Amino acid sequence: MEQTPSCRVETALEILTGKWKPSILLELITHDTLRFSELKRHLPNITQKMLTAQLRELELNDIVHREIYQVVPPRVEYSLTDYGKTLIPVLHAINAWGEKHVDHLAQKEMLQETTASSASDSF
Amino acid sequence: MEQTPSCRVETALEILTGKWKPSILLELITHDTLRFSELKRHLPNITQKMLTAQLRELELNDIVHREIYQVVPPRVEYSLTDYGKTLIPVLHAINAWGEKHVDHLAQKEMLQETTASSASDSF
DNA sequence: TGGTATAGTATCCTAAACGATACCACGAAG
DNA sequence: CTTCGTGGTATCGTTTAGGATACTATACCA
Repeated sequence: MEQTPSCRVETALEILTGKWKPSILLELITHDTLRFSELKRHLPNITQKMLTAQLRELELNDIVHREIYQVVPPRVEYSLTDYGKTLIPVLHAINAWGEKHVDHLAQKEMLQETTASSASDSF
Repeated sequence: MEQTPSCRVETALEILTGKWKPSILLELITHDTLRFSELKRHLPNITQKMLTAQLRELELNDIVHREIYQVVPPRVEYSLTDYGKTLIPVLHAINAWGEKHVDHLAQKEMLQETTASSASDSF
């Protein structure tokens, strides 16, 4: 990384950021293939507009595949592309650090409480 | 990751996202310690307000350390905390994927151009 | 004839991120 | 007595992300 600008990090983060993208990716990782309505059911608070928008961005970046069945009512299935699956280890790394971070914050809070209580002890 | 919700990914991404945070982290990784004004010189397009804001957020999350020297004119030095350094391998992973992604996009474009030219050949 | 389900669009609005610019305190140097 | 450099704040405006809501096409089913 030393000789490359940070823009590769930013390139990757552009694909991952977006309020719903990690959740969508997780769903597709664990369920393999999901219809639009199934995704929506798994993500109770997302609006249709956002789900469409985030899926379109992921599709543009070749992360997810969109399979349309010409039936009525419509049936559209989403899944990770092979290329999209190369993101999985990266997501694991990010997730693992996130877990460590939650622990770290908890430790910091404990320290503060200890300090606070010991401070109140001395008063 | 299968049993944990994607929120740990989101937790981690919250710390990394922000228009300037990857660049700031890269500077601190490669230069170890930098004054406020040095950081600003390395990041020509950042405003003072944004640099301050992003550094404060990183400091709150215990990623960077802020050392104030009580002199005039002021001297403030920023560096990664030991904990902040645990982000380095994660950043490397993200960066490596970002590099692959740039290649991937280039290949897709080449394919499209080939398709386009072969299509124009057949006309 | 009218209701239902699916996978969307279209329109409008709010909130948050980001940016431009001006201002400040302080002591040292001239 | 003024100017300079540093590391900031404060204020305002713009731009972008996200959200709420309403609307659509279509075939099937009753």
